[in-house]
Amino acid sequence: MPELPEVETVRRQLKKLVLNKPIIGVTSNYEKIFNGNIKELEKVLTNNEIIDVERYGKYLVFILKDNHVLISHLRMEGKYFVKNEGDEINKHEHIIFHFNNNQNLRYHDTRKFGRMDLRTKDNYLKVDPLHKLGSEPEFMKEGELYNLLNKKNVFIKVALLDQTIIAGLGNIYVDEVLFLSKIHPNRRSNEISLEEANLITKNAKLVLEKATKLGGTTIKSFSVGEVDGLFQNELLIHTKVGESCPVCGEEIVKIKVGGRGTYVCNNCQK
DNA sequence: GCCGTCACCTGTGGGC
DNA sequence: TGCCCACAGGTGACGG
Repeated sequence: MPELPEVETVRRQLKKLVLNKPIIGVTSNYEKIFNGNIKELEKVLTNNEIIDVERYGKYLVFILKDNHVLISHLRMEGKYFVKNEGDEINKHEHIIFHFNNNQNLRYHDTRKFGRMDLRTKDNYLKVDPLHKLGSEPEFMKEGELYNLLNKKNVFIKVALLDQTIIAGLGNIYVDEVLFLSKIHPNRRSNEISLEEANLITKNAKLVLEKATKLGGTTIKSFSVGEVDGLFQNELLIHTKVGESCPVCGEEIVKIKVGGRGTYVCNNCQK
């Protein structure tokens, strides 16, 4: 589901709702969400507190009061809700953090794709899964993307979805970035010029910034509580099959690239 | 080691 | 209406 702007929106909401509240227990009804023994998660979190929430690419990181961090990836449909103890448990609420104030933080995931990892503060950025992450567009240096794209021979769309190359983009924003950059998603990554790579970086930064300001994109839903993003109103190409290209008027078509639904203007994007 | 495909899950919407 | 199939905002495993 969520790409960088959505995860950032969730992070900001969580920071308002869950910091510095003693956790008195954790319950789970689908243990595969946690990579490891759920008993260990329960043991570490009990009598602990979340003191900060960070984000790296699409990963959320709960910084705990002791020496641990809990890394959470929402994948396609993960969501967090804060509810009261005793509120009915939805069948898609898989991990529940019980606070001592009668509130819960509940991890909800319809498709059960999301994953959590426990790491320690001394090295969590240097080990799996965060150590492989590429730079976010905001922090990319001139020429950095070009050098990485040149080492690969895949569709440019596939390369931009690869979080080890560039962190934060997903299917929606890659379509938007390639449209703004006038680059066809079927181009090979190692045929992208330095100028084009820099343009992609610049547009990725712009799109992510704007989407984050608007609270992300809500096509189906994502939320902490019921916060919806507004960027879907700003989409230029993604989901617009059959509509006219906002630049040239040509019909927008939907194709498959790397198995992903991809929206493209064949006239503008070369 | 690189690249393409499929599996992981459940829900929804379109076509018949 | 009901059934079946394709598809959904992500990633990792596997095989060629």
